[in-house]
Amino acid sequence: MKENTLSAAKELLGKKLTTLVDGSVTSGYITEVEAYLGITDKAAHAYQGRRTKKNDMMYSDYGTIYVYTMHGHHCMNFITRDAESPEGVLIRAVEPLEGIEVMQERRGRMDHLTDGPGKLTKSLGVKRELHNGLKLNEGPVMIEEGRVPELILESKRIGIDNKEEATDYLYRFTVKGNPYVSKDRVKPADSNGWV
DNA sequence: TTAGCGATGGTCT
DNA sequence: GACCATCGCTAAA
Repeated sequence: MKENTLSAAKELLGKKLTTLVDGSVTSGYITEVEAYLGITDKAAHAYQGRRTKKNDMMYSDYGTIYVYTMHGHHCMNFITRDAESPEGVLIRAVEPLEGIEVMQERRGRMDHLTDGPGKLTKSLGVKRELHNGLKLNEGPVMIEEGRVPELILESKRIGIDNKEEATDYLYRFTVKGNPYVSKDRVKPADSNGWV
């Protein structure tokens, strides 16, 4: 299955993401994602076809989970294309739904459980050694229909400051009015931005 | 409310 | 030894 990565990123907003780790189920609705367009995107790990042990999973098939570590945190991506086009979508934030007590235990705090790429992986129990290279819906990580965003905002990607023209690409998508996003929080809507 | 900055650890050169 | 698609505390306004 081929996909346009930017479309795939927007379609992921509102999807219900569920993990089963250590016997505990945790889930949330996706509220923030970023697209990385591989070979032509200077901010992407696979820019110009760059391929290393770390980013090898980007060259895998649609629906593959790519987990990498950064500053001691784990970040989770969903691969959207294939070996010819190493593109993917970074999951940056979710709205907690099930297993909130487990998330609080894993995080060691009561709030800000999933409003950042490193935070949500810790709350959901996602680890590189456990999940890198697995397929969605064929293991402990599942995606299903969830809610529908009332309005999707486009903005610059976070942490991309020195990548020339790629710095200004509007490849970050958030649910307007949802408080569970990593930056640029606006006044929360009554419905958290869902229809 | 925002800006600055140190801790952090695995991968890459 | 350098590089980072981060986090969370602190200080200042």
